[in-house]
Amino acid sequence: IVTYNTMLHGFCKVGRMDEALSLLQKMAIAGCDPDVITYTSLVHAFYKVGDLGEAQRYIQEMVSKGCIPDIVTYSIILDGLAKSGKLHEAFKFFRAMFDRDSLPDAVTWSILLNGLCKSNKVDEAQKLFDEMITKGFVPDVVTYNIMIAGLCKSGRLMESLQLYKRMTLTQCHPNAVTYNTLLNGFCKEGNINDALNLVSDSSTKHIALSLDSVANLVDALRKVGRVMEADYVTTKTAQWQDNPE
RNA sequence: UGGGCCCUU
Repeated sequence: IVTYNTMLHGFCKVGRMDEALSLLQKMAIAGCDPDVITYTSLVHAFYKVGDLGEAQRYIQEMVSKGCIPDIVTYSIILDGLAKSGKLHEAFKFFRAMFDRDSLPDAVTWSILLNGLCKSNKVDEAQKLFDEMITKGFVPDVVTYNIMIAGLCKSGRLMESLQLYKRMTLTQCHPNAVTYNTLLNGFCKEGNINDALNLVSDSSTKHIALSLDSVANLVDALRKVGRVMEADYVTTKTAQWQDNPE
């Protein structure tokens, strides 16, 4: 079953759903019953290619065969709902999880927070984030990244910086996505000095920034005539790429 | 062996 699931996931990952489904047939012929992971992979892949109908179909097939969806399955369903504009439905589903067997985990919370942030509902996202903490769930780096991105997107740069600082005080360390998010947000708003501070933070922590984000910042610097700093950042980041330590 | 974040416009 592990071998089949690994292969199936391989097909799903590259969107070759026809081949994934024929593998599902082969499993049946071989007498190998699909399990929760098989179905969850399929559902995820169908959501990703935008085929909500097929996703729904395999959720039903899973349940009808007595295969119990778990927290991963639920999270994928929630993400599918949130990303297809059905936030309200996603929340109903989410709230129902508390009354059922499976509690959400950090990923589940993050999916909903992301849905709110992407719909420009950062205030609601902040409330949900507070609720998450009040209820004793622990945000991870992705949860923080989502909130930081939401705050940046609505131009609330100082609040995003505060959250960044808050996360550095916890056991949750910023990663490359954290810095890319902040850098892009700050450059977009023209706050180049804070962006530069973040670059030096990231180098202190030995975190390699994405080339896109660096190019973005260098562009912003050149546009306001700070050519020497632009060159300096270019040189420095090139060095970190070659010799990260 | 399966789930969430930046960039992928």
